[in-house]
Amino acid sequence: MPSSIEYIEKLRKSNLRPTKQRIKICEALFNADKTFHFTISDLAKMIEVNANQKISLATVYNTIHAFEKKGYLKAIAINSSQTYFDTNTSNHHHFFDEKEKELFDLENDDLNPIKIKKTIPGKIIKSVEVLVKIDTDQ
Amino acid sequence: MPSSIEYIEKLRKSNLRPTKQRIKICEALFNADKTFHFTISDLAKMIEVNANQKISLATVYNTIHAFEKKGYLKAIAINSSQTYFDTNTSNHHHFFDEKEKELFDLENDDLNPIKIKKTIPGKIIKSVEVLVKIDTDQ
DNA sequence: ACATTACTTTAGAATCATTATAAGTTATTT
DNA sequence: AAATAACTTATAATGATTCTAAAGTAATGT
Repeated sequence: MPSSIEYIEKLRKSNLRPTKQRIKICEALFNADKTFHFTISDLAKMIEVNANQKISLATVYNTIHAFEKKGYLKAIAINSSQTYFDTNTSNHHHFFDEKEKELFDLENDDLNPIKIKKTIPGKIIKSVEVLVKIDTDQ
Repeated sequence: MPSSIEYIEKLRKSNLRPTKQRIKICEALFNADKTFHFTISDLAKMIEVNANQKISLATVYNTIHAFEKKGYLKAIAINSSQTYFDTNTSNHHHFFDEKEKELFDLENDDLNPIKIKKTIPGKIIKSVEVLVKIDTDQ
């Protein structure tokens, strides 16, 4: 579990000033022993419960977007009213349970490698995301 | 190009009353010679321009959701402020140009078949969607 | 054909996630 | 220790979507 000093360094290296709020958000995101999925409101609640300090929603949004831009988080493409983020930035895919609104990782071993044969002139591929929607078996 | 009589039959078979509005929406969606992608506001504008009649936004939403439920349309999972729909309901995937907010079909021949090896107890796979995000080459 | 019922449409209000604003605060630079 | 630039904040604004409830229309039974 990284210490707050490491987060301060990480933020400085990224040209993000190490504020109390950003350090708290780093702790909430990166101290967990497993990576996880979250929405902005999930995260805001987590922080409000675990820390004394309340962080403004606007700051949570700003910070999460800054972290996403730096590649410390990934947004997951789902048709949902809220945006989901993932602290697992490795190349992997997802199951989404639409009933429970829950996400599960699909490791790269869990499906065959995807090869895109089609190209679009003047365009390069930035990412390939697979979303497997699941439902209760009956 | 199907006639409005065929749409009336199709709607009746689906337990949807064939109203003027629904028939107009069918025409807008299914008379095109190629399948296409659209947002609700795209579609509302299309109809307002091509037909004399203006259809209330609420009706467009209701109808599109009804058609999606019946399987006549597919929603596409993208992280975007608007939901995208596709009149191509066959099994296929998408390119998404985030700069232009444009979608392109990726036919099944354009990538190797996807095999999901992992299972989740008590759950079955409803759909597998691949989204390839692209950007301008430089 | 007419009445009854059930379903649809509609405009406008409500909701909710997200983004913008602009005033006050804090970190960094000089 | 100023001065500057970046950051946080509460609140307002935005915009897609959903809700509401009244008026309209299609289907059904007589």
